[in-house]
Amino acid sequence: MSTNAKETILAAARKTAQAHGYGGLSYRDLAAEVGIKAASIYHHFASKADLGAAVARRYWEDIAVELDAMLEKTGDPLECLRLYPSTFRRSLEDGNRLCLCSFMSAEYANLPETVQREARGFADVNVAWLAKVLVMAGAVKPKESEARARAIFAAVSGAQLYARSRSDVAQFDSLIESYQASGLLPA
Amino acid sequence: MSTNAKETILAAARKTAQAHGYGGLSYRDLAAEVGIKAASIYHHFASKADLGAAVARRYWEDIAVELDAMLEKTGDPLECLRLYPSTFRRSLEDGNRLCLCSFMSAEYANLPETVQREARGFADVNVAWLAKVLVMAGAVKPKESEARARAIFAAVSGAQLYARSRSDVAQFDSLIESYQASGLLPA
DNA sequence: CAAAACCTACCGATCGTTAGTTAGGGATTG
DNA sequence: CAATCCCTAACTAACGATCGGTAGGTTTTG
Repeated sequence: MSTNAKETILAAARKTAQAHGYGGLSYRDLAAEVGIKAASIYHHFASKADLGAAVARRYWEDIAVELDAMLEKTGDPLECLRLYPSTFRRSLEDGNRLCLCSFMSAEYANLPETVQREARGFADVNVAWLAKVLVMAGAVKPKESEARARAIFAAVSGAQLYARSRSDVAQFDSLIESYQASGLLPA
Repeated sequence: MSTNAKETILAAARKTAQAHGYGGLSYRDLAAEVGIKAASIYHHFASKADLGAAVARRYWEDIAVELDAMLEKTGDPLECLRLYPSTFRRSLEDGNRLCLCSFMSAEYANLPETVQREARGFADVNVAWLAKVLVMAGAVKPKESEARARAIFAAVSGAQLYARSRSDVAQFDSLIESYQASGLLPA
């Protein structure tokens, strides 16, 4: 666990934070999961704020790569918009977990500034990608793409939050269908 | 502070929980705010779980009254649908606070069962009212009213969450407008 | 006077964090 | 070649603070 210990910690912290939030991150629990002692985490991250910021940053870096890969692979912006909610769906399937950004938005007032910034970064990445894809798909006028992108992101986040409180992925699917039926998402 | 101490505690706990969540509720801080000592809270609530459940229950009881009053006062279902997001807006204006139900949905995995149930109650009240008003307004077919009501509730919750992470109520307004423009909410 | 409301003084657990130490591998140097 | 040095990555042990909660006494009040 020497060379990739930092990565192991990051991954474990992300999973925990998606289930219990930044406040639910415990050095002792996290260390136990990784197989080291709590104090050893300080060798890799100077503070909990640093760890939280690193987790959030990696989170939006990963989604940025994933979204761009989706667009390149399908080459179809409309198909991308149909697939977009599936990344949120996967979190729910994986232990009823939440988008890290949503959890941190809820916890916003409890977060160190550096963590707040990285949490916002996730939303920014999603909105920018959605706006681009919406324009490519010709779904909205370019001038309205940013606003529509934000609306889609916020609505999908809300759907995930609602489904989580029911521990029921089917509720998420149903909400996405309603978004499509009402015209918020292209059908 | 004798006869209404319980109510004072409930109100203070609600405000704190909307800003810092159930996990952010501290008996010591709460007591200090109310003007008594931490141990004295146990005279009114047997445990933190009981307090949390009482806060959440009162929360959806209050919104149920408020929504029905709105409908009775305006007598106009379409106007009600236009006004609906304003209750969420008010939380943001009041110290960038979140809907208690949204915060608890995020914290869901950390909550005692009794608190989870009451948190769900808030969503149920909102969805039931929205479904009723949507039908009255003739905005959707009765069969689709529940699904659409859930979609609106989830989307508005998500909008509040997004706006909170920007500490910017204008973002909330903009999102609601996008919901209206796209057809999710009646224009 | 009795009940309700509140108090002081704790308990054990957990929190993030710090100090100081150890084991081992790679590089430097006599 | 061998001894020395330094670095990484982990460790043990504890710190002060805070947490929810409890026991039992005191004050306020109908």
